[in-house]
Amino acid sequence: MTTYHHGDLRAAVLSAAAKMIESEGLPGLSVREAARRAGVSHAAPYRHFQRREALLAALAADGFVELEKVLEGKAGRSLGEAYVRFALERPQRFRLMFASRRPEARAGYEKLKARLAGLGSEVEVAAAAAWSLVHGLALLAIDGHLASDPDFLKRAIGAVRISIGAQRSA
Amino acid sequence: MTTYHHGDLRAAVLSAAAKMIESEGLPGLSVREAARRAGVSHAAPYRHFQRREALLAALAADGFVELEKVLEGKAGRSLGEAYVRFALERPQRFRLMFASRRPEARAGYEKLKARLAGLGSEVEVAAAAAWSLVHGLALLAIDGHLASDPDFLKRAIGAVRISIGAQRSA
DNA sequence: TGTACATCAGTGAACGCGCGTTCACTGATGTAC
DNA sequence: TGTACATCAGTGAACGCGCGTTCACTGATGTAC
Repeated sequence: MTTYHHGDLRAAVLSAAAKMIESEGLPGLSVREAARRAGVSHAAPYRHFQRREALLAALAADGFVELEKVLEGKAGRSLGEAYVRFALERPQRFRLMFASRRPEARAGYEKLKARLAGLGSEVEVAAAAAWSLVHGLALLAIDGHLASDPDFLKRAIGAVRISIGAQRSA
Repeated sequence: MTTYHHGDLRAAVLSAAAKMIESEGLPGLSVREAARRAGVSHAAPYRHFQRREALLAALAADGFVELEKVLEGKAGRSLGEAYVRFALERPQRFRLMFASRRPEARAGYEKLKARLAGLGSEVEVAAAAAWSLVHGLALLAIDGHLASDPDFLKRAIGAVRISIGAQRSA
């Protein structure tokens, strides 16, 4: 019986899982290996997560919380840059966040969506375009199809204007 | 011994695999099940693909060929729209194409990259922005974070102007 | 046209593997008196 | 402060599973003469 203070094993498993998903990808993330890395038996995580999926959902939910922190107080292009930077720092987690359909991650996701409306304008189409730009930039850079140095990404974001009819916004 | 004409089993396995990846995702695509669906024994595909990875690479390579066909003769915004449409029609394959690092898919990928330069302008940064826009749009729509009706996507693409300094391009 | 033979696509048994999940258990910790 | 007991986090054996891959084989097809 390894000793963990209250709630610590949950955190240790999550942290191990976060590392695993980055180094091995989603299919390489197993409950058993996460337990091993947290130094407990393979069944111990089931005390904290009903099933593998629940672990993934927790990982996604945490991701949204972290992203929220990163975006806090930012707007417009600098928000966009922070978004891309976040994705590049934890690419697999970023992917998981948007693939997960579980309710645990829902709240964080909705919060993000609301915040991103401010990226473009109050008009839905413009917001979608702005989000798409930074999301696509993030994923192409993650996969190595684009340069991922901050300056290049900044210039790419800076090159874009989003317009609604004749108006222009961020 | 099921009867297939020369080269047909290869095609049948690929086609089964293509369906599986869309319905079950990448981890749900197994050589054994693809063989089953093609109506042959689980070991038969190994006549045509050295290993599972080789099957995936072939799937990606085929994807680039199909994408090339779809984009042929198009440019600017209508090329962007076709790109997004392609992704929405075979989302998992689309993902696989950009995740694969195998040489088999390399040629198709390079061709795509060259073609996409024409989406923005000859300036690298503008091309990256344009590609990111359509790529992000595709993935957000795939995952259901954005509306995916053609009109909405068209308007989102249409709302964007990409500028280099004072100039403007597609 | 007929026979002998090589080729090679597909078979099915077998291997070893790691996984998710369950379950009866142990032993540490905290509470009640 | 000391004892009795409940709680519950973590253990380790066990389950069944599907997988990737190998291998000796079979049997159909095509070529050479």
